[in-house]
Amino acid sequence: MPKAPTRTLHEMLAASTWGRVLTPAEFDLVLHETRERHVPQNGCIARMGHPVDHWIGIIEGLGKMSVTLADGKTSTLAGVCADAWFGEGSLLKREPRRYDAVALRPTRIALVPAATFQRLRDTSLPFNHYLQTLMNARLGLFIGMLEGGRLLSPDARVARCLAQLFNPDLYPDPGPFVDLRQNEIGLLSGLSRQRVNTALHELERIGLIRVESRGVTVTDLQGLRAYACAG
DNA sequence: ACATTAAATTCGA
DNA sequence: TCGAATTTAATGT
Repeated sequence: MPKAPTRTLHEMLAASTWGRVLTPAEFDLVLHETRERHVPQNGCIARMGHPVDHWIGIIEGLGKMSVTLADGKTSTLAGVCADAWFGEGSLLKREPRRYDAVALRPTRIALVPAATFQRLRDTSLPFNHYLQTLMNARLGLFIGMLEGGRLLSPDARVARCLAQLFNPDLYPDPGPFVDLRQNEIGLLSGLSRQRVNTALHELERIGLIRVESRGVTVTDLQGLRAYACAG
């Protein structure tokens, strides 16, 4: 049963922002040291409290970062879609992982060993520049979340969730089409699927996006960002 | 929660 | 390998 051509680990690394800045020798070494793993839907990509021994990238699929409180309630911190990398914070601090990462659909992940990550930091200046950019972008993301906080309207939270996906430092060269189901947007923004549906149509009505089957196309990114802040 | 529609899968030729 | 039939998933209300 031959199925659609799936993206190889090699292709994913070669297209990544940081893979492109390595020398060929560095790249080959990293490629051989990096493992690939498949995670089923709702499977665990990484668990809070466990030792961090990889830097993780999404080859294809979708994940989310979330925290679970003692009483069992969870809060989603951020979505992680294809081409996104995460875990560098805990890796740098050599501390247990501070959040869960869960696959929202069947997902393939790339695992860069901590030792490889460390060697890149020790030997590659371009890699360090990339890391600074990445971490700065993440900081900006979380500051933005604090600004908006829980005060935003559901419509604005959906707008923010979509706009976040267009940060070129976190997600390299995205097209305007967002490959997320309405229920997945709900999982990322903490809203019901029904409410997301309503919000998407409101955003479409004011001309920021087009609602399509299996996703949305962003037609006015600036407007979407503005809406996400104004609420 | 339910009805409608679109997509994916199965199966027979 | 094709397409009709069936099942599954996404959407809109």
